[in-house]
Amino acid sequence: MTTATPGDTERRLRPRGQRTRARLLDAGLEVFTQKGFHAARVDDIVKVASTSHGTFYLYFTSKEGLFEALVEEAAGDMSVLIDSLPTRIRNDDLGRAALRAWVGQFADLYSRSGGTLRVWAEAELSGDRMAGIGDDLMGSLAAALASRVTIPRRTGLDPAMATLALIAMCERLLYYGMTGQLKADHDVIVDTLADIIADAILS
Amino acid sequence: MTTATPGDTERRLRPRGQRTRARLLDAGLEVFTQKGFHAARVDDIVKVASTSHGTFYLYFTSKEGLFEALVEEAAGDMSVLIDSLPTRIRNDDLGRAALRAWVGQFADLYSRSGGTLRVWAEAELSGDRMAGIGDDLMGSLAAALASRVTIPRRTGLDPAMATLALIAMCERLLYYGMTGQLKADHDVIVDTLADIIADAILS
Amino acid sequence: MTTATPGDTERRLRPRGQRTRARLLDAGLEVFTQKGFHAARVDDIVKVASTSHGTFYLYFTSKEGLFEALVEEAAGDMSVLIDSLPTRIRNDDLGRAALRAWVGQFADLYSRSGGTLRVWAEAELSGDRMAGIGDDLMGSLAAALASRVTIPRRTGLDPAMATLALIAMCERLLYYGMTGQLKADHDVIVDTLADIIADAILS
Amino acid sequence: MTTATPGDTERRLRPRGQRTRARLLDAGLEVFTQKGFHAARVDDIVKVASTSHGTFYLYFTSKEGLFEALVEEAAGDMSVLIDSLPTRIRNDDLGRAALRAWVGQFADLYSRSGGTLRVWAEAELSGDRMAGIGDDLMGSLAAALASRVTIPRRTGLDPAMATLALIAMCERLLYYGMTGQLKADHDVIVDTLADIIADAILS
DNA sequence: GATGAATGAGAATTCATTCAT
DNA sequence: GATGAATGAATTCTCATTCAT
Repeated sequence: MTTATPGDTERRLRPRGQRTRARLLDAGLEVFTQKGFHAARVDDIVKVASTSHGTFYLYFTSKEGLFEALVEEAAGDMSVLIDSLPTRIRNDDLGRAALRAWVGQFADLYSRSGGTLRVWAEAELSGDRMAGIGDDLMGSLAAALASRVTIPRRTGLDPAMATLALIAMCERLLYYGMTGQLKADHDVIVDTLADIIADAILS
Repeated sequence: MTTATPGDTERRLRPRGQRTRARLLDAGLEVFTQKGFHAARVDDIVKVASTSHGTFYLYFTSKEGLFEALVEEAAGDMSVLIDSLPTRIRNDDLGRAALRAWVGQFADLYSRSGGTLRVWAEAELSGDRMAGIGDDLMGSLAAALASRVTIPRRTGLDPAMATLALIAMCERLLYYGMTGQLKADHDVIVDTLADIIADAILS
Repeated sequence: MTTATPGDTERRLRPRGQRTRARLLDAGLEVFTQKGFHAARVDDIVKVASTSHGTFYLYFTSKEGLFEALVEEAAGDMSVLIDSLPTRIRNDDLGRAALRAWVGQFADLYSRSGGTLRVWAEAELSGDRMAGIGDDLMGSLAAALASRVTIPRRTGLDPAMATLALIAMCERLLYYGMTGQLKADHDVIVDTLADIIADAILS
Repeated sequence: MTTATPGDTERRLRPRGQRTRARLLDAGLEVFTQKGFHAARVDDIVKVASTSHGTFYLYFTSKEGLFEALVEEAAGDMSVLIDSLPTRIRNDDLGRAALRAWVGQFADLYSRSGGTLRVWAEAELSGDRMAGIGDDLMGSLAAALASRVTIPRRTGLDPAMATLALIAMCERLLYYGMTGQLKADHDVIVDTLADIIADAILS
């Protein structure tokens, strides 16, 4: 997302400015992820980016402004994820491998953007609701997944809800992995998730 | 802190005091759930409880103090949930029914305590006395569940991780239901969750 | 000072009420002496007197009201001290003995009222200035003393100032003794003070 | 305390910052001296320094923090005073002149730091890091003085106590002079004090 | 481009005093 | 007479944002 970001400064930046802006974005991601939106202090971000308050407001209009830029990045990642879903996932070795690969990609993107998404969910609670930027990312993901598979008739499950549940599961387990609450090998996590999903929705 | 701990569980309270304290707890739950810990204002809580700032500090040492009391309640709910797990869940109609009932109970308790747990996860009140109260509630739940079932050998899944994934799924989907992001019948949600779980871990 | 105290409740008190009021006065003296006027909490006083907030305001109109009652007691003590000064202190064994006895009495009264006087001086700083109740107690003491002795012509000392200096000395040293900053036998302190005074002002 | 200690002696300050900090110190001295620690409002200090609340906390962590800085200054003054005592004070014209000069210096330093010392004594900020900074300044002064003179055998006075009494006298009389309770020429006050001291401890 | 300094609205907390039982 | 509960004005402190250099 290097395109001109609304809400921030539009001006063309020279290389030095580019670097400063990037440092602030990285710092923001780090601090927001660690503390959440409200507890994060501009002071913390600025310190991590080793720059000054004044400089911060040279690149972003507000704390929220910086956060929005991060959310856009994350939303971009998520739409990449939707686009990369195989059009049709069959219940055979190939389908399962594709599913597994996709969950792997989910994990990769999540390690970059997951923190932002989480913080964003929290901030939303407070009513700040960043105008629909990516309002129901997990929902969209679930819907996309649902459209690619044939869900077994078993119990007359609602396909939309089942996929939402599974996406929710992925999100949350990856989150545990990211925060260190779940100490486990990345591949094992991905395997487990892919296996449960396959078992649940591939007929 | 010169005054004798006005604290939480201190002092025998008269009926009137009891009621006020309860009103504050309810109000706290409501406001924290809606706004998160940092965005919640003591002012909001006090308004919802229709009492005054001064009164608030008569019953709780601080905003954090009230929150701690809520966390303790929630942790209690969760341990009830662990205790109510059937000792052995078989892959037959009875086992599935028991599992379904238990997920139902999860949903019920979650509708009461889920908000607190979520806020607590967000709040990064780390290190303080609160850490540890119920540090890894979901983890304990997952471990308990894992010990009650025989997980199929299929993919050589790590049982602990699989159950954690499934518990995470429950938590998150119930959360969507609670906040209204997922508009669906309570029973359908519970059915879906129980079904996925059964499918994944009952051999 | 058991006479009806202005600022407080005038009513005739039954024995039980008398006792409660006395307990509050004692508690007030203790807490004010220890913490000073502003840092003293009504809560502390009430706790020491083992009674309740409500009761406090049954006997005194305000925190300041209780303090005023204490100041009146102390002012009474000081005027006793003035009255007990020998009319004429000669530079002979008798005069010195009388002076020594008087300093002893100063010390005794100070152990009772000194704390109040000190707190009163502090509170005065803050502009609360309890309308001239005993505005310049030490000054009056000094003036009285000056009028009883013949100060040696030595250096052309200002008698008023010299006696004020000596009274100030007494007050401060007794204070050190009272707070425990000066650990010494009561009699030794009194001896030292009497000796320095005699030496300075008895011609 | 999430922000990196804005603290006192931290950060190299630019000239402008230096000036602001100095203004706050001056204002603090003024307000504390006038009202005492507890009655002094940060608001008052800030107003006198003609700056804002926010700025105050840029230079000091708290009201107490500013006060500590003042106490350190005052303690410094007092140790200067100890160091400047003549090594040996004889009972001759030279000795008396030296003593008189020293009392004069006492008076000068007291006019700067006396208020702080007094407030500090009042404040009962006991136990905290401040205790000890200059815990017994007057005591040290007295001990130093005692070691420089030969006290007459007269009454078998305890030299340490006698000098403490005299230092206490100085402190208190200078205080009266400072607050205007004693309206008198500075030199006369110093003369009187020096004379009483000489008379009491020079054999 | 960058930065240290300044600001002030807003938040948490305290505590003297009043009220209802 | 006594007391627990309630109150809200006053106070300290925080922090996103703006300003001057």
